[in-house]
Amino acid sequence: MAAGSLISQTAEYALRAVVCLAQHAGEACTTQIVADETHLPQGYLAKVMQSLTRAGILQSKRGLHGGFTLARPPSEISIFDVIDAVDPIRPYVTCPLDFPWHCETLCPLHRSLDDLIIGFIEQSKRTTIEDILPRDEPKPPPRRRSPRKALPRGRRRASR
Amino acid sequence: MAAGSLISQTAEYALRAVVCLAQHAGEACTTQIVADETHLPQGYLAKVMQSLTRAGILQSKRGLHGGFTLARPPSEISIFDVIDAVDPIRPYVTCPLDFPWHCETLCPLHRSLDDLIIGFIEQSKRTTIEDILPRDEPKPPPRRRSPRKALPRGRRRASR
DNA sequence: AATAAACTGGACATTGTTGTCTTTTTGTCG
DNA sequence: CGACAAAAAGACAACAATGTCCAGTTTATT
Repeated sequence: MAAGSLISQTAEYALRAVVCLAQHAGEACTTQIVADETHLPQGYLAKVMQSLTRAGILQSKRGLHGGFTLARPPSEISIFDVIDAVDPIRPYVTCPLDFPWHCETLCPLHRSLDDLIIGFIEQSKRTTIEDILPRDEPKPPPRRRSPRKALPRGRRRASR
Repeated sequence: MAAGSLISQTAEYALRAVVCLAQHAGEACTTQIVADETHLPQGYLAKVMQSLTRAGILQSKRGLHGGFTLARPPSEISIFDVIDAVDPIRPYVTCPLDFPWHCETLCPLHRSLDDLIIGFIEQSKRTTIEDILPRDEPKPPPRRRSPRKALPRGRRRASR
């Protein structure tokens, strides 16, 4: 009933974190650093990174000078891997209608939804973290005063 | 962090309801009837149908012999229309990172996510309600005793 | 060994989604 | 007109997602 964007907030956070770590290739980053660079709530991010670690996408090292690193090179981590780690997306295997006679073959509705989901999954498996690394380092650009239509910033919340 | 399936429960309900109404071509159905046939909670379904009505997908008629009908033929209602009515999916127009310098051009991450979303939207626009009408009417089939592996019915809720 | 830095895990708060219920409004029929 | 059937609207409950906080554990350094 509210605005959505297919993937959960948590999955978005996970992706930002992984991209951030990829940019620091090799060196361990603390949640604090990642939180600062990605503008994410530090506490919650810690949990997300824990999930990513348990899923084998990150490696964690405790203690002084510890932190997180990618467990594999960015080219071997897909967007799907990251989303799936924190917010698993599953095709319909059975029709969620509890008609038992729908269980063997999906009804057309859920077959179509399944196709949508599978399409999403396939495409997200094709894109790797390497593909989405920013070219230019993320530093505040020289403040150039270009004429710009002020984009409405407020959360559009149409009352309908 | 829990199991998801791209579209919200509410959107799923909306689709089931619209399909149900399409099967009753023309005749007004009460929420009670739709709830019974789709196995959805009657009270909540009423709200979902209200949303669909406000979005112009359904027409409602109050009073005795009232109910809901499709506002357009099934071939002119896409899956996207229905999902969008209850749970709007929007591409990223600005980078959700609050770095102002990300606002003009999306960063690669959000450009990729945007592509995923757009792919989903496009495909869901291509599929209409007519496409997903069940061929055979949804009646309990003659109870034939086919050997069948009892599918686990319980809600998988992995504790991780 | 002591200390400080970092992840881990759990309790809790807040908010959004899903679901229920009751009252009000609108329309039909006798 | 009166009775009734239905949607509309709103209050509220239950539960899951999101976010905060703190105590516990591990590790490098001194």
